[in-house]
Amino acid sequence: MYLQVKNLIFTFYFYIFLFVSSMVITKTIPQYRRLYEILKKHILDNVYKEEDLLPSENELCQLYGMTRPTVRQALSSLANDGYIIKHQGKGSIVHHLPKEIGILSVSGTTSAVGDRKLKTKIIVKPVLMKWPGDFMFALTKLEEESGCIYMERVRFLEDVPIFYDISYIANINLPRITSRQFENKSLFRILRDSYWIEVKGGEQRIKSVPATSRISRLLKLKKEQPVLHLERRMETNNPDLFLYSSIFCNTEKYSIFGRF
Amino acid sequence: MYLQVKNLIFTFYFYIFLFVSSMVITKTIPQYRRLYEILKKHILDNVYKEEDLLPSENELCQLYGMTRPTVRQALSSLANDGYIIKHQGKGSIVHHLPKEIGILSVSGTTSAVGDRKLKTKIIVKPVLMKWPGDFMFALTKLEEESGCIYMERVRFLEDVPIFYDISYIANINLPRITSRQFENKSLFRILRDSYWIEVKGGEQRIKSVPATSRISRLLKLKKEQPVLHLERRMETNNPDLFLYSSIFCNTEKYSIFGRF
DNA sequence: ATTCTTTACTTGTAAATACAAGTTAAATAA
DNA sequence: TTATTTAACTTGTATTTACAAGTAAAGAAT
Repeated sequence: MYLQVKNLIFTFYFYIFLFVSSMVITKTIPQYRRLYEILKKHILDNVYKEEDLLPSENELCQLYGMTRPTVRQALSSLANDGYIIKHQGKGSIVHHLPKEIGILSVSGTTSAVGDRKLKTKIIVKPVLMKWPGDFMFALTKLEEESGCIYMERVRFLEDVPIFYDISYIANINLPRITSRQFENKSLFRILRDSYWIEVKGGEQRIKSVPATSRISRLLKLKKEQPVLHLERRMETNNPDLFLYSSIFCNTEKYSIFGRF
Repeated sequence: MYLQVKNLIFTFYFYIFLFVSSMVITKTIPQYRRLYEILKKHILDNVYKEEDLLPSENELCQLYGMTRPTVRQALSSLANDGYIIKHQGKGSIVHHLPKEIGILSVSGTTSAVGDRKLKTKIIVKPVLMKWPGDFMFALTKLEEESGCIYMERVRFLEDVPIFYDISYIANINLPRITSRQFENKSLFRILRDSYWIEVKGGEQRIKSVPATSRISRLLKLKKEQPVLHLERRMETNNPDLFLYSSIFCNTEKYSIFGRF
């Protein structure tokens, strides 16, 4: 009996520990991930310039105290995301990607274009509602039951409206999200900072469609003018949670840029 | 003197050996690559069905006589290309992607859609010419000097014209390519089988534009109807050689599908 | 001086090993 | 029976070691 109580107490404290360590203490980031973030930042900050050679794998090992497989894992992620191009016998060449609108990159619009130029205007504030009847993607039962958080935004690039963005998020573990400010902060940043949700990838369908009257009004276009229509489904670190966007984009002046 | 002659003869045979082994004998394919191709084929052939679990990493090790790092390298490529989704503690789930037109995938249109449905019609046969004055991408000096091979094709999906594809290839080490048959075989397959050129990735710009009269005629659309315009630059295993495409796409019935 | 070879350095592939961490189902306790 | 724990899986991270293969520059032979 005594043992059981002790066990219970232990279990109790153990779960407290788990809870605390998952919520407050920094989740231990893998080494290769840390190196990936460091190098990516250096590339974006122009510490390593276009066409530059990155330090060799062995040098990176020494610099950051890792072994070669770990370093290679970081480099392979960078190569996958298009930040470097590897050449056997030569080295890793910095590629310094999207000067154009990189909406196809994984981090969402804001981080790709750079916060300075991009302004956001809320058309419909986040509201909790039922999913639309003929939603563009198939939903899980859990998503269907949870309802969705809906919002509409228009994004301006140098004061010209470029994106009309309709977002849907399943209402799973997102307390008080409808009362947050979305004007200036990126949706993705709020999700990451306040809810520990990271977008990991996803799929999309792309079409070319004529602007409806609503779209032409919001994006200041002539009616029937061609706009790009993207339907995106984004996967997150929470395997049950997906983000959905229907984006209409004026590509007259800017193109959508991406790697494959 | 005798030694030198002997050396010369040795060198001669050595280069012959290199030549032969690189041209005829199967280039040794890495094990992880072999496994990648096998699993990919099985997924595409529905041996492993959607939502199925792949054999575990340890089982694959035994099945194919490899070690876990090698197997993991293959699986990580598959995950990167969207054929599986890995879940820690669970396994690798088959994702079975593009039911729609997977032109955004790396292997080119034909392999993604499946050869059976896709037909190709040559509009302009491959010709050697100078690069256009205002080409859509910046060219290297070598490319500029080599001139380009130009061709135009229209691709039909279930007998409906969907793609109008303008291709440019730098004329670097591609003997007799203009005299080949492109009607049925994929351009990518010819490049791979006859010239050992593999497309490894690339970048693209996407726009929504109104159909010009030429495009509307070729794709059987109304004039000014919105079409998708892709400008692609594809990197190959030859670091000096790039393939370029300007693709106009009717997305009324089909969407362009991709992962990110 | 020029050409060729060697050498040193780069990334690529592969094995063997160890432990961490997430998932699932069987075994165990109440 | 029901709830909990345990054990047996799964993938994730990391080290160590070895050699293959491509690149480029220093060095040697002509």
